[in-house]
Amino acid sequence: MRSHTCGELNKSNIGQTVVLAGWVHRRRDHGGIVFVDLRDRYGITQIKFGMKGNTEFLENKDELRNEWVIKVVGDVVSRPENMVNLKLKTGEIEVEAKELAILNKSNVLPFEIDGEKTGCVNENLRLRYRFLDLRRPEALKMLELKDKYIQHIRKYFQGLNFLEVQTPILANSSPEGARDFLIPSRLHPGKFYALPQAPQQFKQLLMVGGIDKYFQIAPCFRDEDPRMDRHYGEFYQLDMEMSFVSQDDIFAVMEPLMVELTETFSNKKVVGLSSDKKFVKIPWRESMTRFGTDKPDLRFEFEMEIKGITELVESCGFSVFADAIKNGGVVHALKVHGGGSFSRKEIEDLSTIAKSKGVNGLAHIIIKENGDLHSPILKYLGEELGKSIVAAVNGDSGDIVFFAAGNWNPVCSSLGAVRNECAEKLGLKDKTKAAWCWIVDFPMYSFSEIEPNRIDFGHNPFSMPQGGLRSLYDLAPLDILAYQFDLVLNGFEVSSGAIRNHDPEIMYKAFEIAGYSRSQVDSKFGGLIRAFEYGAPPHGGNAPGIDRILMVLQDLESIRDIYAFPKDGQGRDLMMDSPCEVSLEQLEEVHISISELDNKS
RNA sequence: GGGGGCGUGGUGUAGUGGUUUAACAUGCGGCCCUGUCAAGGCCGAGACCGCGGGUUCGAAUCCCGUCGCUCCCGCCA
Repeated sequence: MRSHTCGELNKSNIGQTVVLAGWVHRRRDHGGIVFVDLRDRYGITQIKFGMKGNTEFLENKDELRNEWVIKVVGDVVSRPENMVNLKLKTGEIEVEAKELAILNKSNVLPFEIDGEKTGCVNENLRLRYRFLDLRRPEALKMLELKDKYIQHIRKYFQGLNFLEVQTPILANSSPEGARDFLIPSRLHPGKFYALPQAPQQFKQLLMVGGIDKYFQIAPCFRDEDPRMDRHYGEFYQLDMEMSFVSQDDIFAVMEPLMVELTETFSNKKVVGLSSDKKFVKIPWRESMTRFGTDKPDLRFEFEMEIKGITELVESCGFSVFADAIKNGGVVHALKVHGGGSFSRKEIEDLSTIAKSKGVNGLAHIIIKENGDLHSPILKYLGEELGKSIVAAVNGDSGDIVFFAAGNWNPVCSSLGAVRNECAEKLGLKDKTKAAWCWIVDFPMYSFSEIEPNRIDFGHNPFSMPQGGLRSLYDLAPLDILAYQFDLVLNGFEVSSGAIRNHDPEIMYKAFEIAGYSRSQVDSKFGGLIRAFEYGAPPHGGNAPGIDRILMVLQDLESIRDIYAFPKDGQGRDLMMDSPCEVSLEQLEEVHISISELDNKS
């Protein structure tokens, strides 16, 4: 239909007769002469209508409107020297139209595709007309970028002799983790498939099957509320697993790829590598203490750091601190470099953030420019203790030091949230930096958040406990660490992985500690356990969320911008109108009846 | 489930300490124009200011309720 695209004609084509097809991007009507910018995926070419001798199609050209699809036959001619448009790849030439065919007209657009003219259009409107939204150059750029990104990842793993294997989409409901999407079975009344939250069990079974290097760009389905970095319902993981490896072997495969992706798909520089050029590894407990989170943003590692000062203030005159410690709690201090200028309102807001994470309040000391300390709690602490606290956190004039007291966990996460907010305020989230790190040594168990004092898995029940079976017997559950790790980029958790537990005996014992009987384990994970009884190799792997990584690398406001057809903030597809009701017949076929709807229309 | 923010022509915004013909840009329709490239000029249509109620002589503006959108917390082994 077309001889060329709209992005390729140049001086060397002058004199040729060409056929172009595309969308009317803009029309400039000068009466006797009409210019049309014809657009396709490859670029824009200026079409010139109405020069003398070519009048038989004038009727058509006058009715052309934005976003109509047309085909033009014409001659490539050079533009007058002073009319060259350097902004276009094709700006040295134009096509003098001889024939015009209108292939499809367009209604008046619900919003302007030409983003230069108005600001950012309401996202829901854009999503309803996503096919128009995709015509925006930024959308095209994103799709192209993502295509290259996926290719890069595939090439990397293929180069290392990994095998890409596809795993089932109709899988089983998993008892742990996020809410499942359920699929009713027609052939088996009352039974359900579930969409996989991750191919976790399948990839471990592949290891047992002898596929010692597996990867997959795998769709994962979880029915949890969306966030800016969490797309509703479905997202993609670079799922990988290897046999006969240690944690460091996995890191050695992942790190070069992450560096390549950073360098190829962002304008960021990788910062903060350890002396051997590898990503720093921070034990979970240390990360919680120093940064107040298990996904620390290390772009401002030194501007603000948290220190335990429990011993310093153990017997101080400030009862909030002293009592907290007496009750088995801790006191941590966060120094914020340059935070001395925070207003009273700002400090109050930070205190609200801290309280939302479970502490009763947020004390502070301001270090004035002349070195004087300013604080409502100084009269209880005394000048001398105040000074030694400030010294302990390397406080300098112009800084502010925040304090939280109470149980270790809320103290850590409160100051972590305050640290994050201060970094935002002080502009420390430097977009030119990519700070990668591994968080390692996650605890195998923690107290359940639902039932107090019940021991539950901290992270992933399939992880190998450090020290194996012996530590399950010898150590207190809360002291057992797992070969479990996360990958973190600029404060975002972008991957989770582990050396797996491939030994049925250790598996049963590990579950027993979390309160699961042997038969419960058999009924929930029978397939996997059975496989481990037939020569399972030691194995481990991880699964980076590739959409989230690209979002962080590209500094996007929302992970929705990464997808061609994203769900909206409430999990709907506004263009396809899903989810939607189905017919009674369809429901009966899968043996489902709707009991009642809360809000009848 | 809880908290914050927003809702004004098709689109993006202004107006929000009470008195306006509800403004601007862009888009849309018409006319003029042979060198533009975010073309330009003239004319025109288009919003009962999300919805309902209240306070007032008077409400886009203040109050209450409601709906919608959005971000955050809970949740995401």
